[in-house]
Amino acid sequence: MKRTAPKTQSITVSDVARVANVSKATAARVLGGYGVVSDTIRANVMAAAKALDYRPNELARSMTTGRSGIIGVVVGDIENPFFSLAVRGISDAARAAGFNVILANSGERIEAERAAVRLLIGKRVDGLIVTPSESRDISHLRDIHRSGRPLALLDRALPDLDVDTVTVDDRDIAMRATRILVDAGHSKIAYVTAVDAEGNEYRDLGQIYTSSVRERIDGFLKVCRDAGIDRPERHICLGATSPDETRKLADKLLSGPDRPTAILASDSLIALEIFKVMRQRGLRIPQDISLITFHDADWTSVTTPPITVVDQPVYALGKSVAELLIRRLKGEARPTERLILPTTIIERGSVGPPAAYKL
Amino acid sequence: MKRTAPKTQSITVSDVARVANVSKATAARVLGGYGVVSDTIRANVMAAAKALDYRPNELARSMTTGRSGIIGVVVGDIENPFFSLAVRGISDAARAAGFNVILANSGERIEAERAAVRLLIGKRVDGLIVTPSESRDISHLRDIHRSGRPLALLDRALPDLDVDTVTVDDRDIAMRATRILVDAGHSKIAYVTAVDAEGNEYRDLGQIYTSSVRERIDGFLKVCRDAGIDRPERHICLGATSPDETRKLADKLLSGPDRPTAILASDSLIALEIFKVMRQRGLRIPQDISLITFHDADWTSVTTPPITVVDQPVYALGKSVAELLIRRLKGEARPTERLILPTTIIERGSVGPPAAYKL
DNA sequence: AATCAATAAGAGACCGGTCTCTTTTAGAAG
DNA sequence: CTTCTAAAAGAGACCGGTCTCTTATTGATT
Repeated sequence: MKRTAPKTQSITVSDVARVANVSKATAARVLGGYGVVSDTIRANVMAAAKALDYRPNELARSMTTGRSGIIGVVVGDIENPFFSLAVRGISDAARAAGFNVILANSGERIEAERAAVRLLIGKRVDGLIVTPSESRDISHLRDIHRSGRPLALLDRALPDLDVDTVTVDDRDIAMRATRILVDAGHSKIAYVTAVDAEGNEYRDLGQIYTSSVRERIDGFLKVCRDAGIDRPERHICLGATSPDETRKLADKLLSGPDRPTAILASDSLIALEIFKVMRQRGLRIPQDISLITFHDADWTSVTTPPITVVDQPVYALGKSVAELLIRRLKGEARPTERLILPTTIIERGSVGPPAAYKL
Repeated sequence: MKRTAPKTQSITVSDVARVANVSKATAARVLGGYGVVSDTIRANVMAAAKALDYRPNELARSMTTGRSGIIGVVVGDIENPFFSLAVRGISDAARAAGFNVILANSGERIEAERAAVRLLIGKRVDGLIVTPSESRDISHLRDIHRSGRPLALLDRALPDLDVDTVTVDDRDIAMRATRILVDAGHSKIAYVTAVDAEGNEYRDLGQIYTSSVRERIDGFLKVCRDAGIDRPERHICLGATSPDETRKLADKLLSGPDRPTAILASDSLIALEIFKVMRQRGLRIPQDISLITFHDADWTSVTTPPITVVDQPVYALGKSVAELLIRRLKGEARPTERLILPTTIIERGSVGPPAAYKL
């Protein structure tokens, strides 16, 4: 098939107007569904539009109206089921309200996040939903606000930024999860998270710039200390940024003589790799080691034994934040809201007393 | 509805031009990075832009250039890990080439797919990637071509449509999977798929409008018949469209006296529900029943026993189709390509001889 | 029949860029 | 010191819609 020489000149309102024998303005009124037009003229224009197979150019429309009908979403890692599910919630809410979603991945890198935000603003999205990867540098997020577009935060709060936010109580839920392990008798509990820092070495909370992670670690440490555990921060592992890294980390973690008797994993991707390493090393759950993970991923309910999980309302998280944003897009003026959705723990079979207890 | 007063009047090239004391055209040349400008003027304009915090309006830019830098993707079901992974492949390829992705979900419903395509064309995406949910009515896909935008198909081929396509050999791989079961001695093999039809009753291939599914069923039946299995189509189950439906279906399937001794599941979501029902009913894998599923999902490698899977190169599927599309977007003129990526089967522990064999 | 308001249709500016065409400027050649 | 040419800057049309403002038409009122 040869390239059709005429570059498929698309049909415009003017074309329709000419065929329908009316002015451009009138045709636009019919086609755009605004203003007042008589029934007969409307019918004529519609007929002409159908005959010509007219398709509105949403770009031109957005340009004059100033709104695009698009919500920009910047998310940490699309591959993570946590985010897929949240995005699903966002998409559903958006669609229900007649909005579309354009998705960008930050890979949890601040420069990528920054670039994504700039791009989406350039595309003139009506509003943005972001899971900020860092709380240090949020100038690009302030820019959004300055550009007149509403912003809403998902999963991670920024105290300094007064915008709609939907999160869970990470500190509280981490405390509850840790307490389950402590109550089972564990005193060597490892916390494994994706956040990276120089040398994967945890020093203090100040070096953790992701709010949810910081809160979780805070809660984890609090419960450990309350239980009289000595220097629990020794068992915090940073840098589980990819399956490969996680595997290495888990291997090191589970090989030493000082091996933890329980592990709390910060997301299901991390837990999955840890689980595989445990099995590969012949460690029995929960006899030899206990495991709890954040996120009720598919696989956690079909292993033997099934895994105890922190079941965040991920879909609802996405849905709520989108709804909040959309209400603002529709012009609703109200003080910013900080929603904290309730979270439960699903106790399954991956927690038991530490091996030493049985001696 | 009242028009909100222009709040944040955004900075335009004209504003920059005025401050830099040059013409709009010159400022545009600098800011748009085209044409020829002297170094001193360029510096002036850049300084003015920086001072005013100028951000280009991509919408206006797209409008005149005719290209938006966006690839539209219409996918069957975002929640399905198969598609998430494919979308990830698409996104990565797109980003590498400087394109963005706007994602729409068809829910495998033809009207939704049609609406999504119309919307994306309206947004003037540069090209589209679609997983067509039906081969019956593809007029909307022809429309894409007519609108002058390239289209590429993912995972499902349409013989009637001469466009770039990336798939796997579904018939062949279904045959290989079925043969594994047949070779193990099975003669009552069920095939469970999401495709819906009136009454969930399979009659003949003509009623299956999703090409990949049709090919798989075709291959499945061929191997069954070659093995002398009587009326294998009796064991084809349609309508596993949601976890709930799948559970019901699986319950019925596994309760009858004519219970199959092996199941081939069309995707990992279906297999997961079947697995749960099996376990709940106390059926041991592979002693009591064998299971193979399409898609090497997370969970399939951590169950006891792990599940034998058809490992489609999902990420590569997405990446390749995006690359094909992008090459065309960059103006490369060549005959349409129909890529068929090689697929393997990962044999794990979920296939054994049928229970009857052991008596 | 004349006046007036309400309604329907038309004319044209505008959004914020790109891009073609024209004018000005500067440097090289004669 | 012209003359010519190439480079640099300016002017303004254009993309395809929306929207304001103006004009024409209609029916109701007195």
